[in-house]
Amino acid sequence: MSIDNTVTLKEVARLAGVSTSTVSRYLSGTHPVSGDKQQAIELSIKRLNYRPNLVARGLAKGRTMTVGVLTQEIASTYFNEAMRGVELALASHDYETIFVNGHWNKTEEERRLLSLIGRRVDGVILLVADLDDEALDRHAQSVPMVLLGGQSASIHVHSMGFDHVAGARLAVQHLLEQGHRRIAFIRGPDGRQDAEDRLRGYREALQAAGIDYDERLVANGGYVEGGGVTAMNTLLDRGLPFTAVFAANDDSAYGAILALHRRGLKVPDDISLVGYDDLPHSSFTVPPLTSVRQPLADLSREAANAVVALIEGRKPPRTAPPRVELVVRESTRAVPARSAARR
Amino acid sequence: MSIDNTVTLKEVARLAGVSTSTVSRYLSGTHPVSGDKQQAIELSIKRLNYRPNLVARGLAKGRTMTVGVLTQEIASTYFNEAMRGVELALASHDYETIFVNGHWNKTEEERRLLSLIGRRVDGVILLVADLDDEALDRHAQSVPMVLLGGQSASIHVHSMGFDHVAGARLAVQHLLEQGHRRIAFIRGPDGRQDAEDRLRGYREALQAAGIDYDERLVANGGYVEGGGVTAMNTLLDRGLPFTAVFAANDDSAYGAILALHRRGLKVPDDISLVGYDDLPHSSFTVPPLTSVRQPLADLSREAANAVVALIEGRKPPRTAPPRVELVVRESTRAVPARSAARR
DNA sequence: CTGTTAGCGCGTTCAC
DNA sequence: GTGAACGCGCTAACAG
Repeated sequence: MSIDNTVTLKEVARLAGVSTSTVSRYLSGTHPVSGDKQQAIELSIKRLNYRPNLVARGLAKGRTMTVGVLTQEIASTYFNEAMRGVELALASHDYETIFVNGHWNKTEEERRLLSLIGRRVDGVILLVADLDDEALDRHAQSVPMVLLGGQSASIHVHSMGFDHVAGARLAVQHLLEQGHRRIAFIRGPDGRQDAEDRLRGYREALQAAGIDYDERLVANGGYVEGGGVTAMNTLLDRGLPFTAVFAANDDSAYGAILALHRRGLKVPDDISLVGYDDLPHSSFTVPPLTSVRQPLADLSREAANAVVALIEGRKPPRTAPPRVELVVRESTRAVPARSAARR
Repeated sequence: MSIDNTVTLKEVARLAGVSTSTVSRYLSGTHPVSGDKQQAIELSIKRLNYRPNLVARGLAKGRTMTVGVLTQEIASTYFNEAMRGVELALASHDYETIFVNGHWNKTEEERRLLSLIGRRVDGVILLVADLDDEALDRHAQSVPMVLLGGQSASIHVHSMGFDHVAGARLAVQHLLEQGHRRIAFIRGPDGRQDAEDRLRGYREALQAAGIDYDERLVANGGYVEGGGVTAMNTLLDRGLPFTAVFAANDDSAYGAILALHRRGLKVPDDISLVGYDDLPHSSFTVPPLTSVRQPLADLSREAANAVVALIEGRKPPRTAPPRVELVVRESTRAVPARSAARR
């Protein structure tokens, strides 16, 4: 059952009665080829059903015309938009895209990165790296590398960070404008930079409004739905009043909605809720979720252009800092007269 | 900025004072190498920070030790479980996995498949192919191929279909057992085999219960959330009474919940709802969604084992047909005394 | 325009 | 055990 369908350039050339170089030149279009030979070659290719061996080509050219994208959880809607954007932009530069999983695991991530490098991809795009700066810097010396959604100190990696602090501030300000003063926060995992940034934005917005930070109003949702449930319950159990909740990402916000529902509390009638990331599903929750949106489509396109620039030896243009925005839907409303969250 | 970090086997050999063959043998472990040379080689590799060129190795060996996985929408939670399962099982066989997108588009899908083949992956796993049998058959002659979630007539492709008919029957039977008789159906896209199968299961279950099929109780949700909203509205607008809805997939079920909510109808108090696929999120909807679950983890493991078998020239074991199951959560309940869906 | 000659980096005979 | 030589399939530099 092993397949041996290996038609090579040489066979195509022989059938067409020309040399391999001529076929090669015809294929790449780098040099003109006489009309009659073109026809012969074309015919020969068709008859043999020839497909160039990209591995051999890669070896010979030293370039593979593919860039590797390292994501954390490949099947997560979080990066949906980003992955599409990258793939599309890369295709317009004639680069192919292959995806690999990091699984939020340093070891695994480095292994996959090394694999991409060993595979001689021409460039690498990291979608939110878990690796430390030292490792990034080391590997960035082996391959053009851009980091999307992070900030590396290494001068070798072109990083395009998101402004999570500003985004979080936006969310909290919205709540503040609605008259909320007691705003709880469901934070993301410890140690993750973006999680810390979003916490900081929360605190800054509070402070700017003259509200003291109260850590009893903060619980960890770990960025996942189950964590959102737990965090919401924790918050409620602590018995402190609050009229609004800011969840550090949409997934934990979904969990929060469910937890609230189980307690007979309604969003937004009893509690206002804001998420972060604006996942596609957030338009369809009950009620549709107000969320902070990052312009991932734009950013990923820029990331793609940046790797291509790096690959071609140019320096990627410094991009304007992405402007996050708040998508207001139906999970927030002005603070009710009688506060409902005393539990 | 172009990188030239190319340490080759030859340089490692020279530094170690041995021949390239010896280094190669040491690396592959195919032949014994004397102790002192081992050390020298090891040291040399470390000092030079050598990484084998997988492209060259692939050319020389004729195998790349990687299998390509073609999914439709890489960033969809639908295949989350399947992708993880495949990746894991493949890794245990020392194969790497690379993912590419088909985007539910025949042309794009074929292009990516050809790319994988050109890249000389050792095998290919198709996660629900959109391609027709003829194309599948043609390409399966170029590379070992297994199709997960579909049924190909080609003898060259090892296909592992899902039993959507049985799954749909399960869902409807559950509703029937709860006393529902007027059961609406939000179907999937026209022409997709799995969508037709699920429709058939719906009809069969109805028929077995002696209930006439009424096409006015069926609307197309296109497998997407927005479609679920529309379909639910259509159903409601038609004015026919029904007490339960079976949505052909979870995404459209999510949309249905929202549409119901907008009309002031509650799940499951007014309308019972069953989904299909059991996406991770279905545990966290309001209310948590009863859904049909396919054992994707098991299936994907088997798919991985099957490609490996094909690659190694063995014939993959015939696997027992996967048993779908119903995960009962909180979106269904016994039919209420007063039917609420007269709108 | 086109054929010939060299590699790309590595694995694998084949002799020793 | 180990080195030399050859080849994987293709591109590129060199002469026509």
